[in-house]
Amino acid sequence: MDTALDLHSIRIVRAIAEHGTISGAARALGFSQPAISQHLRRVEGRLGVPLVVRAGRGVRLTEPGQVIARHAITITSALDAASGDLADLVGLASGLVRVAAFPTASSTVVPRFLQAMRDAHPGITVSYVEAEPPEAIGMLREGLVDLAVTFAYPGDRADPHRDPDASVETVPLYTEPVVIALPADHALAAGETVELARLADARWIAGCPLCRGHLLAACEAVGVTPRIDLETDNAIAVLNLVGAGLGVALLPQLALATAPVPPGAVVRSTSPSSDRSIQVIVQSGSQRVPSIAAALAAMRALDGADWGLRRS
Amino acid sequence: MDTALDLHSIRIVRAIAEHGTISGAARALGFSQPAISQHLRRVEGRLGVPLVVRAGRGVRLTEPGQVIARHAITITSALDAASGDLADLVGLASGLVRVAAFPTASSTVVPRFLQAMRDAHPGITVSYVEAEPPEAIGMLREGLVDLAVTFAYPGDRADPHRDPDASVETVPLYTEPVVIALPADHALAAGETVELARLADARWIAGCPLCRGHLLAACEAVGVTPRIDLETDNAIAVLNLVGAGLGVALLPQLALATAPVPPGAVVRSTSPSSDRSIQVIVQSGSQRVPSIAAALAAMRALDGADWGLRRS
DNA sequence: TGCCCCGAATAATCCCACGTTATGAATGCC
DNA sequence: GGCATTCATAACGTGGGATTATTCGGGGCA
Repeated sequence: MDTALDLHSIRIVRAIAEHGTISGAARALGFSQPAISQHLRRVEGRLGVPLVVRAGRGVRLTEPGQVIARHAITITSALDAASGDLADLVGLASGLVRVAAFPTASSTVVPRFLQAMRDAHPGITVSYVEAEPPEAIGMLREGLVDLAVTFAYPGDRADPHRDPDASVETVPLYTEPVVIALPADHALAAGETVELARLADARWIAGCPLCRGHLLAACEAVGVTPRIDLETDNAIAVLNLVGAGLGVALLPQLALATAPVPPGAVVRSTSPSSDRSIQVIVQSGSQRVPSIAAALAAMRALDGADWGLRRS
Repeated sequence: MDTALDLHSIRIVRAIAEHGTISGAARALGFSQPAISQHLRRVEGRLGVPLVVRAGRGVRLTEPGQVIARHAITITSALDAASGDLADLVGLASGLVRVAAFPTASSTVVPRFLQAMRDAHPGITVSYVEAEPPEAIGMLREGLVDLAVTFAYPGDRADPHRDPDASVETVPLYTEPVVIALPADHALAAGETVELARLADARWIAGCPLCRGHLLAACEAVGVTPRIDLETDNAIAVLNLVGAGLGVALLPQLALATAPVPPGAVVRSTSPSSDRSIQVIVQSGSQRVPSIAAALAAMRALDGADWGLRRS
């Protein structure tokens, strides 16, 4: 009784109700006539009730058959609605993509991405939340977002790159240079590049926790222990603090696109140079969801050269 | 896309949405875990879209999966409604049986049948139309009725008995004696039985066409050609005509249950005696429909002894 | 951090449901 | 009474879908 009524049987009964003949139903459904006959017999056997009786040349539905035929319209239309919604999804006519990205991207990469998505796939809605990489990855793992745009410094332990975690996959987007901001009147501001090793005595202004970690690692690599006086994840504040002569700071290139460099500060490249990577992380397997694939493609198609980003 | 979404898949997605795990869904549906996993993979292959992604210990629905799960409630409830109606039908909790019977049965066998059906199966509705045997059989063949209660005289050409017609089946109910009514003052009214051969000069009153045919055949068998003066299919009229001394008539026994024998008439058996058979005819195969089977059983259980009917 | 348990994926295998073609029987039409 | 149409049956092949056994990955807990 449970599995007795399947969709195929319902479609068959419906077709018979419309055509009044098994052969006609078979033609309409694209099957051979014996296929329908046999299937009917099987279903009748499962149900314990005949659905059709021969009536002269053709066939006539019994009362149970008529009952099924009556319900068939409801059932098939409900199913058509489902497969219609599904078709919209695979055809990119609808869908929802939830994106998280780190703060600096909010005012640069993300708006351009949202615009590209709206232009290319108007039916797809994109939701966006701002989150630092660790939080963004956490939300991804919890299924709260579909795409997490993150950055990672080389050697970062929390970098999903090096963790062979099969549950998420990383797609590299850009390589972002890390530059140094220092007061315009600083002794090393004159050159094109600044050697970190020569900043053993500098007062440092640190950014977000990850950036601070990179600062420590970069200094350690050249045998220096930075003295960190100030700490803020606000890039504009960092630049202004530097401009006020309160210290030096490592800044990701993208920060410069969000805030003007104040008159009292200059930006230089470092030696040894360092980059961080910008990437988008997705749940394994979800790339095959059309809307997510479209979003991923849109992100990879973004050009960030005007912000100083290099494709990676 | 057409056959991609079947009921099983929908149930599976629904179960996964509820349990959050494939194993749980498998247990709930009574399958092994690999069965669900593989079925999902097949459906995803057909759809071209993943429905689930692994999420830590369990699994999470993708957006397409959620869409299916949303529609699943509608679809399965529509289907449950259908199988509920079907279950009512097989459980005799509902149903419709359409019956046709010949006029004399309308006031005898049919009321008793209707009462028996109402007592035994209150949920089944029975519709009834009165029709002479040929018309009743015609309605049966056209699918307008499910049961046709008919009578047949021996040798009747239109009797479905002798016609090896596979489209209908005949179930015998009773053997009904045919008696003769004659004026009380008739010369032959004195004896217990009346020899037809001695009625060569009688004025006959004929009944319905079939009865008239039987009259002719019965007389012919004894070498007599009846003179038919009057003709009516109204049994009461026939009896009163006889009572008025206007002629003699062959009458089926059941007619006497519908009309009192007037003082001026008497009823006798005939020699040679003749019977007609009362039977119910159904479309081949429809006996397996529960409501029709129940009606058929109720008819066969009817006792007609008080009307002078013998089981056959 | 390492161990252990639970759930998912894969592999190998089996079988019945369901499709096909070929053919026969019954019915309505000309 | 032939002819066309339709359903039923037979024989057969394929694959969907189930099973068990096993491996892999991830989370929870000491």
